[in-house]
Amino acid sequence: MEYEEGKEKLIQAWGTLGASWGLNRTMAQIHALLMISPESLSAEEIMKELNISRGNANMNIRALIDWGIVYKEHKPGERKEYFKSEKDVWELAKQVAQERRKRELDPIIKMLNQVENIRDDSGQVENIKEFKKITKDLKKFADKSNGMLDKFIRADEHWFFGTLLKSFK
Amino acid sequence: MEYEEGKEKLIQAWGTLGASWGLNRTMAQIHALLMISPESLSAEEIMKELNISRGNANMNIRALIDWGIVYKEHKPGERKEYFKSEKDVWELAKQVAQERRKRELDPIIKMLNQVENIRDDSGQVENIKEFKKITKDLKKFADKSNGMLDKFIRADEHWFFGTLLKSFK
DNA sequence: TTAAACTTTCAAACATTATTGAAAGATAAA
DNA sequence: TTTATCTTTCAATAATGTTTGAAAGTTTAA
Repeated sequence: MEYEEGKEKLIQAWGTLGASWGLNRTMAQIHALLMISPESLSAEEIMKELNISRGNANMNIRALIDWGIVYKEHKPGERKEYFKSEKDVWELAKQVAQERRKRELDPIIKMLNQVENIRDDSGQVENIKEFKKITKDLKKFADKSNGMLDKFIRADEHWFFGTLLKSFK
Repeated sequence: MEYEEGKEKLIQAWGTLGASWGLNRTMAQIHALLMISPESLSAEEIMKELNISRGNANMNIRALIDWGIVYKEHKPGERKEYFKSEKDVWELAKQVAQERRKRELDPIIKMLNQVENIRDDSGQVENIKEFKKITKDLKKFADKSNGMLDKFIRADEHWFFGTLLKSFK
Protein backbone atom coordinates (compact mmCIF):
# COMPACT_ATOMS: atom_id res chain seq x y z
CA MET A 1 0.00 0.00 0.00
CA GLU A 2 1.20 3.49 -0.77
CA TYR A 3 1.43 6.29 1.73
CA GLU A 4 -1.37 8.31 0.18
CA GLU A 5 -3.72 5.35 0.25
CA GLY A 6 -2.90 4.52 3.84
CA LYS A 7 -3.36 8.11 4.87
CA GLU A 8 -6.73 8.24 3.15
CA LYS A 9 -7.83 5.02 4.86
CA LEU A 10 -6.79 6.21 8.30
CA ILE A 11 -8.51 9.56 7.93
CA GLN A 12 -11.72 7.97 6.73
CA ALA A 13 -11.79 5.35 9.45
CA TRP A 14 -10.98 7.86 12.12
CA GLY A 15 -13.81 10.03 10.84
CA THR A 16 -16.26 7.18 11.18
CA LEU A 17 -15.01 6.31 14.64
CA GLY A 18 -15.23 9.92 15.73
CA ALA A 19 -18.89 9.98 14.79
CA SER A 20 -19.63 7.36 17.42
CA TRP A 21 -17.54 9.13 20.02
CA GLY A 22 -19.26 12.45 20.18
CA LEU A 23 -17.00 14.24 17.76
CA ASN A 24 -18.32 14.72 14.26
CA ARG A 25 -16.80 13.30 11.13
CA THR A 26 -14.85 16.35 10.05
CA MET A 27 -13.59 17.01 13.53
CA ALA A 28 -12.18 13.52 13.74
CA GLN A 29 -10.70 13.76 10.25
CA ILE A 30 -8.87 16.94 11.10
CA HIS A 31 -7.61 15.23 14.19
CA ALA A 32 -6.38 12.22 12.21
CA LEU A 33 -4.63 14.49 9.74
CA LEU A 34 -2.85 16.38 12.50
CA MET A 35 -1.92 13.18 14.25
CA ILE A 36 0.01 11.78 11.32
CA SER A 37 1.53 15.08 10.32
CA PRO A 38 5.09 15.60 11.58
CA GLU A 39 4.70 19.38 11.34
CA SER A 40 1.86 21.50 12.64
CA LEU A 41 -0.54 22.66 9.94
CA SER A 42 -2.30 25.93 9.18
CA ALA A 43 -6.04 26.26 8.63
CA GLU A 44 -5.25 26.76 4.96
CA GLU A 45 -3.41 23.46 4.71
CA ILE A 46 -6.12 21.57 6.54
CA MET A 47 -8.78 23.00 4.23
CA LYS A 48 -6.84 21.97 1.19
CA GLU A 49 -5.92 18.53 2.44
CA LEU A 50 -9.48 17.59 3.43
CA ASN A 51 -11.37 19.65 0.86
CA ILE A 52 -13.42 21.54 3.34
CA SER A 53 -14.43 25.15 3.59
CA ARG A 54 -12.81 27.79 5.70
CA GLY A 55 -15.73 28.02 8.10
CA ASN A 56 -15.94 24.31 8.55
CA ALA A 57 -12.24 24.03 9.23
CA ASN A 58 -12.33 26.88 11.70
CA MET A 59 -15.29 25.58 13.67
CA ASN A 60 -14.02 22.07 13.97
CA ILE A 61 -10.48 23.11 14.89
CA ARG A 62 -11.98 25.19 17.70
CA ALA A 63 -14.02 22.22 18.83
CA LEU A 64 -10.90 20.03 18.93
CA ILE A 65 -9.09 22.64 21.00
CA ASP A 66 -12.13 22.66 23.26
CA TRP A 67 -11.81 18.93 23.72
CA GLY A 68 -8.21 19.49 24.67
CA ILE A 69 -6.72 17.25 21.99
CA VAL A 70 -5.43 19.88 19.56
CA TYR A 71 -3.19 22.82 20.36
CA LYS A 72 -2.59 26.17 18.77
CA GLU A 73 0.98 27.01 17.86
CA HIS A 74 2.56 30.22 16.71
CA LYS A 75 5.60 30.04 14.52
CA PRO A 76 8.10 32.85 15.10
CA GLY A 77 7.81 35.61 12.54
CA GLU A 78 4.54 34.19 11.19
CA ARG A 79 1.16 35.73 11.43
CA LYS A 80 -0.81 32.54 10.84
CA GLU A 81 -1.87 30.09 13.51
CA TYR A 82 -0.69 26.53 13.25
CA PHE A 83 -2.27 23.49 14.84
CA LYS A 84 -0.89 20.28 16.17
CA SER A 85 -2.47 17.26 17.76
CA GLU A 86 -1.80 15.50 21.00
CA LYS A 87 0.19 12.50 19.77
CA ASP A 88 0.42 10.43 22.91
CA VAL A 89 -2.36 7.92 22.49
CA TRP A 90 -2.68 7.40 26.22
CA GLU A 91 -3.08 11.12 26.85
CA LEU A 92 -5.58 11.22 24.04
CA ALA A 93 -7.64 8.44 25.60
CA LYS A 94 -7.64 10.14 28.98
CA GLN A 95 -8.65 13.44 27.48
CA VAL A 96 -11.52 11.85 25.59
CA ALA A 97 -12.62 9.93 28.68
CA GLN A 98 -12.66 13.13 30.68
CA GLU A 99 -14.62 15.02 28.09
CA ARG A 100 -17.18 12.29 27.68
CA ARG A 101 -17.61 11.99 31.38
CA LYS A 102 -18.40 15.67 31.54
CA ARG A 103 -20.80 15.52 28.63
CA GLU A 104 -22.54 12.23 29.29
CA LEU A 105 -22.08 10.75 32.71
CA ASP A 106 -22.44 13.95 34.73
CA PRO A 107 -25.86 14.87 33.32
CA ILE A 108 -27.16 11.35 33.95
CA ILE A 109 -25.99 11.41 37.54
CA LYS A 110 -27.61 14.78 38.00
CA MET A 111 -30.87 13.47 36.58
CA LEU A 112 -30.78 10.37 38.77
CA ASN A 113 -30.33 12.52 41.83
CA GLN A 114 -33.27 14.70 40.90
CA VAL A 115 -35.46 11.76 40.27
CA GLU A 116 -34.72 9.75 43.35
CA ASN A 117 -37.30 11.34 45.57
CA ILE A 118 -40.56 10.85 43.76
CA ARG A 119 -43.68 10.85 45.83
CA ASP A 120 -45.30 7.45 46.06
CA ASP A 121 -48.87 8.50 46.51
CA SER A 122 -50.38 8.46 43.07
CA GLY A 123 -51.63 4.95 43.60
CA GLN A 124 -49.25 3.43 41.11
CA VAL A 125 -47.56 1.35 43.73
CA GLU A 126 -45.94 -1.23 41.47
CA ASN A 127 -44.69 1.27 38.91
CA ILE A 128 -43.14 3.42 41.54
CA LYS A 129 -41.52 0.48 43.25
CA GLU A 130 -39.88 -0.61 40.01
CA PHE A 131 -38.90 2.92 39.12
CA LYS A 132 -37.15 3.38 42.44
CA LYS A 133 -35.39 0.07 42.16
CA ILE A 134 -34.04 0.79 38.68
CA THR A 135 -33.00 4.35 39.35
CA LYS A 136 -31.22 3.22 42.50
CA ASP A 137 -29.31 0.56 40.56
CA LEU A 138 -28.43 3.01 37.83
CA LYS A 139 -27.23 5.53 40.33
CA LYS A 140 -25.03 2.98 42.02
CA PHE A 141 -23.54 1.98 38.72
CA ALA A 142 -23.09 5.54 37.51
CA ASP A 143 -21.35 6.54 40.72
CA LYS A 144 -19.00 3.62 40.52
CA SER A 145 -18.22 4.33 36.89
CA ASN A 146 -17.64 7.92 37.74
CA GLY A 147 -15.16 6.94 40.40
CA MET A 148 -13.34 4.58 38.11
CA LEU A 149 -13.11 7.14 35.35
CA ASP A 150 -11.73 9.58 37.80
CA LYS A 151 -8.95 7.22 38.70
CA PHE A 152 -8.37 6.30 35.11
CA ILE A 153 -7.97 9.92 34.15
CA ARG A 154 -5.33 10.33 36.82
CA ALA A 155 -3.61 7.01 36.19
CA ASP A 156 -0.45 6.66 34.18
CA GLU A 157 -0.19 4.30 31.31
CA HIS A 158 2.51 2.10 32.67
CA TRP A 159 0.65 1.36 35.82
CA PHE A 160 -2.65 0.95 34.07
CA PHE A 161 -1.66 -1.41 31.31
CA GLY A 162 1.16 -2.99 33.25
CA THR A 163 -0.25 -3.70 36.68
CA LEU A 164 -3.95 -3.44 36.24
CA LEU A 165 -4.39 -5.26 33.00
CA LYS A 166 -2.59 -8.27 34.39
CA SER A 167 -5.08 -8.43 37.25
CA PHE A 168 -7.78 -9.40 34.78
CA LYS A 169 -7.87 -13.13 34.61
CA MET B 1 -41.51 15.18 42.21
CA GLU B 2 -44.34 13.09 40.90
CA TYR B 3 -43.97 9.71 39.28
CA GLU B 4 -45.02 10.90 35.84
CA GLU B 5 -42.51 13.73 35.92
CA GLY B 6 -39.68 11.49 37.06
CA LYS B 7 -40.54 8.94 34.41
CA GLU B 8 -40.52 11.63 31.74
CA LYS B 9 -37.15 12.92 32.93
CA LEU B 10 -35.57 9.49 32.96
CA ILE B 11 -36.84 8.62 29.49
CA GLN B 12 -35.62 11.89 28.02
CA ALA B 13 -32.19 11.68 29.62
CA TRP B 14 -31.78 8.08 28.62
CA GLY B 15 -32.69 9.01 25.07
CA THR B 16 -30.00 11.67 24.99
CA LEU B 17 -27.44 9.30 26.46
CA GLY B 18 -28.35 6.61 23.98
CA ALA B 19 -27.61 8.96 21.12
CA SER B 20 -23.98 9.14 22.15
CA TRP B 21 -23.75 5.42 22.65
CA GLY B 22 -24.60 4.18 19.22
CA LEU B 23 -28.27 3.60 19.86
CA ASN B 24 -30.61 6.25 18.57
CA ARG B 25 -32.87 8.39 20.67
CA THR B 26 -36.05 6.38 20.24
CA MET B 27 -34.27 3.11 20.76
CA ALA B 28 -32.92 4.32 24.07
CA GLN B 29 -36.30 5.75 25.09
CA ILE B 30 -38.02 2.46 24.46
CA HIS B 31 -35.34 0.81 26.50
CA ALA B 32 -35.81 3.25 29.38
CA LEU B 33 -39.55 2.70 29.31
CA LEU B 34 -39.16 -1.06 29.45
CA MET B 35 -36.59 -0.81 32.19
CA ILE B 36 -38.87 0.97 34.61
CA SER B 37 -41.91 -1.02 33.68
CA PRO B 38 -42.70 -3.88 36.09
CA GLU B 39 -44.63 -5.70 33.39
CA SER B 40 -43.58 -6.40 29.83
CA LEU B 41 -45.24 -4.14 27.28
CA SER B 42 -46.79 -4.66 23.86
CA ALA B 43 -45.82 -2.66 20.78
CA GLU B 44 -49.17 -0.92 21.11
CA GLU B 45 -48.43 0.23 24.64
CA ILE B 46 -44.97 1.45 23.72
CA MET B 47 -46.35 3.44 20.78
CA LYS B 48 -48.91 5.07 22.96
CA GLU B 49 -46.57 5.80 25.85
CA LEU B 50 -43.88 7.41 23.68
CA ASN B 51 -46.09 8.84 20.94
CA ILE B 52 -44.36 7.09 18.12
CA SER B 53 -45.62 5.31 15.05
CA ARG B 54 -46.06 1.61 14.61
CA GLY B 55 -43.18 1.32 12.18
CA ASN B 56 -40.85 3.27 14.34
CA ALA B 57 -41.69 1.19 17.38
CA ASN B 58 -41.26 -2.04 15.48
CA MET B 59 -37.89 -1.15 13.99
CA ASN B 60 -36.39 0.07 17.21
CA ILE B 61 -37.67 -2.82 19.26
CA ARG B 62 -35.99 -5.15 16.77
CA ALA B 63 -32.78 -3.19 17.05
CA LEU B 64 -32.86 -3.49 20.84
CA ILE B 65 -33.38 -7.22 20.56
CA ASP B 66 -30.43 -7.24 18.17
CA TRP B 67 -28.30 -5.52 20.76
CA GLY B 68 -29.32 -8.21 23.19
CA ILE B 69 -30.84 -5.91 25.80
CA VAL B 70 -34.52 -6.46 25.15
CA TYR B 71 -36.36 -9.77 25.00
CA LYS B 72 -39.52 -10.95 23.37
CA GLU B 73 -42.11 -12.58 25.60
CA HIS B 74 -45.29 -14.44 24.78
CA LYS B 75 -48.08 -14.39 27.28
CA PRO B 76 -50.10 -17.61 27.39
CA GLY B 77 -53.36 -17.32 25.52
CA GLU B 78 -52.31 -14.04 23.92
CA ARG B 79 -51.54 -13.47 20.30
CA LYS B 80 -49.55 -10.28 20.81
CA GLU B 81 -45.83 -10.10 21.48
CA TYR B 82 -44.67 -8.46 24.65
CA PHE B 83 -41.26 -6.99 25.35
CA LYS B 84 -39.16 -6.69 28.44
CA SER B 85 -35.76 -5.20 29.10
CA GLU B 86 -32.67 -6.60 30.67
CA LYS B 87 -32.86 -5.03 34.12
CA ASP B 88 -29.51 -5.97 35.57
CA VAL B 89 -27.44 -2.87 35.02
CA TRP B 90 -24.19 -4.80 35.02
CA GLU B 91 -25.46 -7.19 32.34
CA LEU B 92 -26.63 -4.20 30.40
CA ALA B 93 -23.22 -2.56 30.54
CA LYS B 94 -21.49 -5.71 29.40
CA GLN B 95 -23.90 -6.18 26.54
CA VAL B 96 -23.39 -2.61 25.37
CA ALA B 97 -19.62 -2.91 25.68
CA GLN B 98 -19.70 -6.02 23.56
CA GLU B 99 -21.82 -4.45 20.85
CA ARG B 100 -19.70 -1.34 20.70
CA ARG B 101 -16.55 -3.34 20.49
CA LYS B 102 -17.95 -5.20 17.54
CA ARG B 103 -19.13 -2.05 15.82
CA GLU B 104 -16.28 0.32 16.58
CA LEU B 105 -13.10 -1.23 17.83
CA ASP B 106 -13.01 -4.20 15.48
CA PRO B 107 -13.15 -2.09 12.29
CA ILE B 108 -10.39 0.19 13.55
CA ILE B 109 -8.12 -2.72 14.36
CA LYS B 110 -8.79 -4.13 10.94
CA MET B 111 -7.91 -0.82 9.32
CA LEU B 112 -4.73 -0.45 11.34
CA ASN B 113 -3.62 -3.89 10.25
CA GLN B 114 -4.24 -3.06 6.61
CA VAL B 115 -2.37 0.15 6.85
CA GLU B 116 0.70 -1.02 8.70
CA ASN B 117 2.71 -2.02 5.68
CA ILE B 118 2.89 1.06 3.55
CA ARG B 119 5.78 1.31 1.13
CA ASP B 120 8.27 3.96 2.12
CA ASP B 121 9.57 4.87 -1.29
CA SER B 122 7.54 7.86 -2.37
CA GLY B 123 10.19 10.21 -1.10
CA GLN B 124 8.07 11.46 1.79
CA VAL B 125 10.42 10.13 4.38
CA GLU B 126 9.28 12.23 7.32
CA ASN B 127 5.58 11.81 6.66
CA ILE B 128 5.92 8.09 6.40
CA LYS B 129 8.00 7.88 9.54
CA GLU B 130 5.36 9.74 11.53
CA PHE B 131 2.56 7.76 9.98
CA LYS B 132 4.16 4.49 10.97
CA LYS B 133 4.85 5.69 14.47
CA ILE B 134 1.29 6.82 15.07
CA THR B 135 -0.38 3.80 13.53
CA LYS B 136 1.86 1.52 15.57
CA ASP B 137 0.92 3.33 18.78
CA LEU B 138 -2.75 3.24 17.91
CA LYS B 139 -2.57 -0.44 17.15
CA LYS B 140 -0.89 -1.17 20.44
CA PHE B 141 -3.53 0.78 22.29
CA ALA B 142 -6.40 -0.74 20.34
CA ASP B 143 -5.15 -4.25 20.97
CA LYS B 144 -4.80 -3.62 24.68
CA SER B 145 -8.26 -2.11 24.86
CA ASN B 146 -9.62 -5.02 22.98
CA GLY B 147 -8.08 -7.41 25.45
CA MET B 148 -9.42 -5.50 28.42
CA LEU B 149 -12.89 -5.30 26.99
CA ASP B 150 -12.78 -9.00 26.43
CA LYS B 151 -12.03 -9.61 30.05
CA PHE B 152 -14.56 -7.04 31.17
CA ILE B 153 -17.26 -8.73 29.17
CA ARG B 154 -16.50 -12.00 30.88
CA ALA B 155 -15.98 -10.54 34.35
CA ASP B 156 -18.61 -10.61 37.04
CA GLU B 157 -19.72 -7.52 38.83
CA HIS B 158 -18.68 -8.48 42.29
CA TRP B 159 -15.12 -9.12 41.25
CA PHE B 160 -14.95 -6.11 39.02
CA PHE B 161 -16.26 -3.47 41.34
CA GLY B 162 -15.12 -5.19 44.48
CA THR B 163 -11.59 -6.32 43.81
CA LEU B 164 -10.57 -4.31 40.83
CA LEU B 165 -11.96 -0.96 41.74
CA LYS B 166 -10.10 -1.04 45.03
CA SER B 167 -6.84 -1.54 43.16
CA PHE B 168 -7.15 1.96 41.79
CA LYS B 169 -5.36 4.27 44.13
C1' DT C 1 -4.29 55.83 10.79
C1' DT C 2 -4.71 52.43 6.81
C1' DA C 3 -4.15 48.21 4.61
C1' DA C 4 -3.14 43.54 4.44
C1' DA C 5 -3.44 39.11 6.49
C1' DC C 6 -5.71 36.39 8.91
C1' DT C 7 -9.91 34.45 11.92
C1' DT C 8 -14.69 34.11 13.16
C1' DT C 9 -19.57 34.09 12.44
C1' DC C 10 -23.90 32.65 10.72
C1' DA C 11 -27.90 32.27 7.48
C1' DA C 12 -28.82 29.54 3.71
C1' DA C 13 -28.02 25.22 1.24
C1' DC C 14 -27.09 20.60 1.53
C1' DA C 15 -26.70 15.88 3.44
C1' DT C 16 -27.89 12.48 6.53
C1' DT C 17 -30.78 10.12 9.57
C1' DA C 18 -35.21 9.19 11.73
C1' DT C 19 -40.13 8.76 11.41
C1' DT C 20 -44.53 7.99 9.52
C1' DG C 21 -48.32 5.41 7.83
C1' DA C 22 -50.35 2.70 4.59
C1' DA C 23 -49.91 -1.59 2.36
C1' DA C 24 -48.19 -6.18 2.32
C1' DG C 25 -46.98 -10.21 4.97
C1' DA C 26 -47.62 -13.56 8.69
C1' DT C 27 -50.06 -16.38 11.81
C1' DA C 28 -53.60 -18.51 14.44
C1' DA C 29 -58.33 -19.36 15.48
C1' DA C 30 -62.83 -20.27 13.65
C1' DT D 1 -60.24 -22.21 3.75
C1' DT D 2 -61.51 -17.40 5.52
C1' DT D 3 -61.13 -13.87 8.74
C1' DA D 4 -59.25 -11.23 12.31
C1' DT D 5 -55.24 -9.96 14.58
C1' DC D 6 -50.81 -8.79 14.74
C1' DT D 7 -46.01 -7.74 12.55
C1' DT D 8 -42.98 -6.05 9.04
C1' DT D 9 -41.58 -3.31 5.24
C1' DC D 10 -40.49 0.74 2.80
C1' DA D 11 -41.21 4.96 -0.07
C1' DA D 12 -42.30 9.46 1.15
C1' DT D 13 -41.65 13.03 4.42
C1' DA D 14 -39.89 15.34 8.32
C1' DA D 15 -36.34 16.43 11.49
C1' DT D 16 -31.72 17.02 12.53
C1' DG D 17 -27.04 17.84 11.76
C1' DT D 18 -23.27 19.58 8.71
C1' DT D 19 -21.07 22.55 5.42
C1' DT D 20 -20.50 26.52 2.74
C1' DG D 21 -19.03 31.09 1.62
C1' DA D 22 -19.39 35.71 1.95
C1' DA D 23 -19.30 39.35 5.18
C1' DA D 24 -17.86 41.09 9.53
C1' DG D 25 -14.36 41.10 12.95
C1' DT D 26 -9.58 41.18 14.60
C1' DT D 27 -4.73 41.82 14.69
C1' DT D 28 -0.30 43.40 13.18
C1' DA D 29 2.95 46.07 10.57
C1' DA D 30 4.05 50.14 8.28
